[in-house]
Amino acid sequence: MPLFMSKYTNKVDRKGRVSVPAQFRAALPAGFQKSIVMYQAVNQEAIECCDLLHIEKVNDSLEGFDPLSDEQHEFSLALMSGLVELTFDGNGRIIIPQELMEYAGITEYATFAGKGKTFQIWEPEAFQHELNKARDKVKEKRAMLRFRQNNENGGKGD
Amino acid sequence: MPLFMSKYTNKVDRKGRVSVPAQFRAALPAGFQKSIVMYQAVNQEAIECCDLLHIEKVNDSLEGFDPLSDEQHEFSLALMSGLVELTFDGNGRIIIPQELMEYAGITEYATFAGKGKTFQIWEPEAFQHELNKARDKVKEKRAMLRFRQNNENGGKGD
DNA sequence: TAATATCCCATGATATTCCATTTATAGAAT
DNA sequence: ATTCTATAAATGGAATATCATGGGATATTA
Repeated sequence: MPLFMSKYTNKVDRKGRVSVPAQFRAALPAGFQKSIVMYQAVNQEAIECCDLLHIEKVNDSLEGFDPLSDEQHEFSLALMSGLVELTFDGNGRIIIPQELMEYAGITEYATFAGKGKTFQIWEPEAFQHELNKARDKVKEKRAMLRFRQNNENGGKGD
Repeated sequence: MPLFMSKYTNKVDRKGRVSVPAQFRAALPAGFQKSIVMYQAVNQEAIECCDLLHIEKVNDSLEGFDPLSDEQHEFSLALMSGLVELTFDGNGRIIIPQELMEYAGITEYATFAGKGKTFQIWEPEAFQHELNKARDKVKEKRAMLRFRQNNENGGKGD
């Protein structure tokens, strides 16, 4: 299972093109390496990205609810209508739509940050701030994570 | 399960390459011997290293959180974006990213120190200092342990 | 026919691969 | 123990490949 990890900061050229880090392209599932899907991150001024397979799975799980409640209809509409699929050019670059660029405040450089099954694109300084914030919170709650891990592995006695 | 133990100091050549000790490479789990994953150690000026399998487990446990919660997003971003996966060249060497080299203060030589399930990479002198500190703490604790044992047996006069 | 997007190729920087040499390690023989 | 020998590991450098980036040319479309 390939994961998106690390962070890379790439230049947005004057035509609006950015290279998606080769590592991230390589981490896309087989058969889904031609494009990525992106949308506005919730509660963060960043662009959330994943592969098309991931979206298909999310959609399947939404349709699993039968019948769909009004809420679920609204939710899936809001989610799916906000998605953009971008295919790479021959050199692994994409052109991020203006709306998303503005949402994330990206101009000259874009920071690609791994999140496991997804990754995000940030304006570099904004990312640094977010990272500091997030790290503080992680330090606070690290104990909780350790507790869960120990429970999964260690508690398996019987 | 093989463990990372002992310590080795290797040279960083002018291209930034360092050999990962053969013993450490051999201790990587089967199927995960092509690379290691590293990140800034918390509360220490050192690089923390483990195998990719270890990371996949951590990521799985992260996904255990509510996928829509702010917490889950912050955790994954903070942890995963800070990771770097490095694959070995034909001779078992890696190139440590500049940012991590600077964080640990490594220039000419790097000390690999086993920690059991993980290992660390230090600037040699910094490691020596850390080791002295750690040994002092062990002494303290051992004294405390002896004290307890004596207290438990003590009344019985063996 | 502007304006925009796509394709193609060039380039410098960096990373990877490959091979040669040196150094360290382990075991056998003295 | 000490020396010798065979093997493995670490180190160095040159050749090669990959990647991010830039720009021109071609296609699309409004």
